[in-house]
Amino acid sequence: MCRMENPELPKAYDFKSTEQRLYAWWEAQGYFKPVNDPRDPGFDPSRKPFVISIPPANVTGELHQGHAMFVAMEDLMIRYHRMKGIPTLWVPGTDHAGIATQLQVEKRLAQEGLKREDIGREEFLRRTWAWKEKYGGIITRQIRRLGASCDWSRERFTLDDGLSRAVREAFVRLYEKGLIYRGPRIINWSPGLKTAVSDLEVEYSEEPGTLYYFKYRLADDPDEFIPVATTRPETILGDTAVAVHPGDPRYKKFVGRKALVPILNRAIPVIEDEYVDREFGTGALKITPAHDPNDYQIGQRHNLEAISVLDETAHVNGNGGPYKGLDRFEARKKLWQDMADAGLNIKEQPYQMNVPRSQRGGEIIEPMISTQWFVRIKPLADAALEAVRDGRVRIVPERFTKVYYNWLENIEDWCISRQLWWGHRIPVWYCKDCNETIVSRQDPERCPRCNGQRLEQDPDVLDTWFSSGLWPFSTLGWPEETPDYCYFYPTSVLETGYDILFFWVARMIMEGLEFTGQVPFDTVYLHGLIRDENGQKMSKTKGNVIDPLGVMDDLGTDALRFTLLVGSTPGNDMNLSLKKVEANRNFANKVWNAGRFVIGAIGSAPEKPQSAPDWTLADRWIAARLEALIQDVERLFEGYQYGEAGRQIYDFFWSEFADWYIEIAKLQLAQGGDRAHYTAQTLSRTLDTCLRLLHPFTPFITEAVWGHLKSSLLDRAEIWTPAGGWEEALIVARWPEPSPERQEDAEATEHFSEIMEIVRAIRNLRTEKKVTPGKRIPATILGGPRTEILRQQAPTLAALAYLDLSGLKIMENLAEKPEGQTPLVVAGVEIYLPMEGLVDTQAEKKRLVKELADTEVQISRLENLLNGSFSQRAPAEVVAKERQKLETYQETANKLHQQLESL
RNA sequence: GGGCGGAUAGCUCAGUCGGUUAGAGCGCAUCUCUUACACAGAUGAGGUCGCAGGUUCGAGCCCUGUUCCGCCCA
Repeated sequence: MCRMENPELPKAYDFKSTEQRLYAWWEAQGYFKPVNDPRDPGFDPSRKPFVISIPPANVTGELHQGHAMFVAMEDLMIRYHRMKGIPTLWVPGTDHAGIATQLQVEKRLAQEGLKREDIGREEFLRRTWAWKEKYGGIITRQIRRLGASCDWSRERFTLDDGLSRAVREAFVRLYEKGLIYRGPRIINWSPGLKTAVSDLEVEYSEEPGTLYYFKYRLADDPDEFIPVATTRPETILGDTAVAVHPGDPRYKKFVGRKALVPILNRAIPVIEDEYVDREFGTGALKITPAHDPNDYQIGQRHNLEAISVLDETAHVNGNGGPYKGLDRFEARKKLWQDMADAGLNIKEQPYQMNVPRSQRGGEIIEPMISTQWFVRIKPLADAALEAVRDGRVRIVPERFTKVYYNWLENIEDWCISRQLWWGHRIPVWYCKDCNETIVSRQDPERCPRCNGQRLEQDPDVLDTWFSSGLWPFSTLGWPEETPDYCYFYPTSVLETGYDILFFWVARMIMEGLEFTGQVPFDTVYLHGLIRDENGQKMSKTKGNVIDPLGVMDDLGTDALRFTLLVGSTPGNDMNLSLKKVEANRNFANKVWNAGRFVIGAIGSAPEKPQSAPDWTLADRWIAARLEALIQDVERLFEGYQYGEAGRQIYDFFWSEFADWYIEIAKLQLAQGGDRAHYTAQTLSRTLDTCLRLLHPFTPFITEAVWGHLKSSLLDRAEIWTPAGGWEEALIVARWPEPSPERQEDAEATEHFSEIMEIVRAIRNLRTEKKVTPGKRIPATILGGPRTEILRQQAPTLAALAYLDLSGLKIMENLAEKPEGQTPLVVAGVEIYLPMEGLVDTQAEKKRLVKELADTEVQISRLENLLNGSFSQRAPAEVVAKERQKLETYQETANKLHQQLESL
């Protein structure tokens, strides 16, 4: 046989030398740009594009597995659609991540002993932009390393001029429609960051605390009191009522009277409200409208005063009397002590409380009354609900629609102002002369009412998510009706983690409908979170972070991507371990080596055939299996079952193509002539198709191998060229389509399965009898009705089962069974193998008896099945299949009987 | 309190028209340096599919109940 080695291709796949080179090449060739670009001449607006907006990463952030996951997923979808010839656009970009970025810069300042107030807003922003310039490229470079085929020429950043314009437009429109208002309201306040945060940015954690019981004395009778329990005594300073349940006989007599706030001795009313839980604590509730959201509601109902007792750093303010200046926790301690001294305390009891903590940094959030900007969200939410209900937006997996409904149905107005400096400044100015509020798309120079020039802009910036919500259309040029916006909007799929369904996805749908009148995408695909191999959340403090960059360095990008894609199911969390990535690195190596083999085979086979193809059983089998694979993958992709599709390709490639077909191909190639020619063709066609199917999963290795395959075939005869010719690169190569004209070759599949069974049975017996693979042994096979096929497959059988071909006798039957040989029955075929030394008749008998027993179990099982109502009720196809099985078992049983007799 | 997800081999997980002997990777055992690949090949051991009922000719999959773990919302 000719040389199979290909000196240019190393034995192991070297991803390091490949990935960067290929990525640079793809990008330079412009493959990431859409075909049918509205910016190009000859643009056809009637072609429907496939578009994804990338979830914008924090501009100064660093890559984590969440990024790796969404990039892998979205790149898969993008590459798939691109290969289908659809105009495909993936818009990349980053967001300014207000709080996170500002914190980084403040941390830097702190090292110089400075606070942001020390250097002023302008200087602070200058430094933050400098920070962004310095670190802003890191995350996008890392996203490139993952192989992301997004159109970098369309990259956007939320603070770009265009996107800033979009934010202003959105704000002003909402304001003009009366959907934005400013006012004092209870909000979540972050004392450390000194800003308001939205409801979503607060997490509640169960923590051990104390329930403090104390006396609320009545103003008109110092001997009477209402027992009250609270977890936060310091808020007593801001109490403006004591509430009891209307139906509670214990406290009926107090209602309508006044109680005295401990220490401060302020007289407050005792009120009735259904909200009070009679079972909780003492059944009487202190009401602090300024520092508790539920109390705030009650306060609204009863027209109670809201007294703020904490300032923006959560220290007691002037309303706290003697406690002024104390931190909230010090105040708690001191007040409780003073109350004890005054004889007001009843008891303390350990209590599991729900502590609101900042999603960022974890400090305890303080509910406070503060003047902020809000979006009146109900109308937007209703529209967003409707869009999913009527199917204009589909959420995958479907179960998340319920979560989506539930959130939007119970939504509260959205606090959008932040007391930060880094972000989109609220486009509102106040006239210092006449107090006019000016809301404007352009910076105003004069007050439109009094013509005064003393204007001051609102100091606050907008929640980063306010701008992210505009992302799918602001990145395409909105509010301008740009060619990109007109063609690519609405986008197709929004792919992201389910953890930001509310933060981002719902808000995009709301804002998209409000501003563009259209849903921003028709499908939402949600992936799960990546955890460590024990299902723990990855975190730096736990030290269980698997850094994607390290993984790519060690095992390759393809291995990481394939692991994330194939190891996860939609919407479910996935546990990542390096073991899995390693296994997939091995798969990449398998692909590489199979490629090397195929390319070598092509080189050794005759370029042109002498006559029409005469396909072998193996050729027909692999072609049938490949066709089935193409169809399965298509079906799975359509159902967003990317993981399952990947597994199927993996299994086909490794367990069928590499383990069986390639092994047989070696024999067929050795025959030379047309056989070798057509075998090489089947090899190259199968490899080519697999590489195409695999490319969205593992873009680098497939592009690399495909490139080698192509160059080995390019200067060959026409017959080697795939239908439609060679594309420039795999990334833009045609996606394999199912071919309906291809007959389902059930016969080949069935016959080949029998061959596999026979081979396995012989190998099994050999291993059992400790016959090493190096030792060729003769065999006698009695094929019955399968004799003809078995004769054709004799060389295959011999090679795969390590038989001595010259000693392999295949006949229909034999009156005299071979003496002293080990008998074997599989798929109704009898096999006799001469084993080393003397045959242990007793042992053989035992083995045969056991096999016969197993077979008879199956026979009676199937007989029972077929005699029951199964054969009437089940579909004929299914019944036929079982009947066929029964026949084979019966054949096997007969043969086993004969063998037992002859022993 | 409401909702959702998970529970399948020692470990991590697939199994999306219900089809009758439940799969993979890793790990384990035995063997093999057979020129595509030791990042490999061959063979094997290993599972009452959380539990209890039900529907069905047939249930890991559908229905009801239940236990444990996790998440989201309040």
